[in-house]
Amino acid sequence: MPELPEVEYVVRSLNKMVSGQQLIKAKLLRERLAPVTTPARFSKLLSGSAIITIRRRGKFILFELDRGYSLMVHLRMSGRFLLLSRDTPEVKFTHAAFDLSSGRRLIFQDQRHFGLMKVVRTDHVAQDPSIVDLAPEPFSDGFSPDYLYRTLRLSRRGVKELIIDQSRVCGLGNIYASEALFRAGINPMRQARNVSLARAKRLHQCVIEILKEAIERFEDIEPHPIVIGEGVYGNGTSENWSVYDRENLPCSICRQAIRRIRQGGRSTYYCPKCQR
DNA sequence: ACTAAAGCCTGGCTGC
DNA sequence: TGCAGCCAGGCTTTAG
Repeated sequence: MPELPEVEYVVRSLNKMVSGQQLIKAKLLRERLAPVTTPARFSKLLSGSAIITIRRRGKFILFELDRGYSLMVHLRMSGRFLLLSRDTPEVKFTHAAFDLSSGRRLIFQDQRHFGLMKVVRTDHVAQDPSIVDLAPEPFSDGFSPDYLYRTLRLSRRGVKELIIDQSRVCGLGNIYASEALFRAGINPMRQARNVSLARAKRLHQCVIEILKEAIERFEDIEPHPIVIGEGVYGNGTSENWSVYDRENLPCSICRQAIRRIRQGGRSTYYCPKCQR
C-alpha cells in the first residue's frame, strides 16, 4: 500500500508520538506477522526495551531499540499503526500490540495480512536479506542519473516494471512509478534498456521530484490522533494524480484519454500521446 | 542471471 | 438482495 512518501510520513509521525518510550509489553497476536520467530520470543526480545528512534530504509520501518535489537516492519498493502488507550477493546485485524510507558497502546493492524515484522540485531539490520539488496535511497548520492541509466541498460523489462523493482529503484510503488514516467514523458512499456541517457536523466529528476512533492504535501495534513498516517494512505482520489486511477479521463496536458494497461499483473496508467 | 506468474489475505465495488 | 468475479498502493517464491 504505502510507498516511500507514506512510509516516511508514518516514520516521522511515530518519532513524534512514541520515540523515547519503553515497550512495557510486546505481544504478537498473529504468528505469521513475524514468521521467523515465535510469539514467546517476540515478546521476550522486545518487552522492556526503549525506543531510541524510528528510521526508514526503502519502505521498511525500523524501530531502533536499546539493548541492541531493532524491530523491522513492512506495511505492505494494508498495514498501519494505531495509538490507542490501553482499555480500548481489541480492534479487528490487530496483529501485534505494544503497551507503552506513556500508558497508551501501539497496535499494528493489517486487514490483508501481508505486513511483516522481524526482530533483528541492530548491527545486522543493514545485512538483513530484505534490506541488503535494496537499491540506493532515492535522495542519496548513490541514486545518481548515471546509476539509473546503467541500471536501465541492464534490463529487457518494461521501464515501469523495472522502476518498481526495489532492488533497482527503491521507494516507488505502482502509483508514483506511473506518475514519474508521465512527468518524464516516457512510455511505461518502453524497454528499460532503450531509454536514452537524456531521458534517464530526466526520469531520475522526476522520480526525486515526485517523491519529494508527495512528502511535502503530507506535511500540511493535520495528524490523526489515533491512526498514524491516516489521511496520507487514503488520499487516493484521481484528483491527486496526473495519470494514476484516471483511465479515460483527459490528460492534463494534451486532453487525450488516459489509458490503463496491465504490466506484471498490475495496472499502469499513461498518456499515449505525451509518453513515448 | 533474468523474467513472468502465482501466491499471500480481506473487503469493496461492479454487473448480472 | 445475493452472488460471482474482479480489483486493490507490495513483496517473495517458484518455475522456466
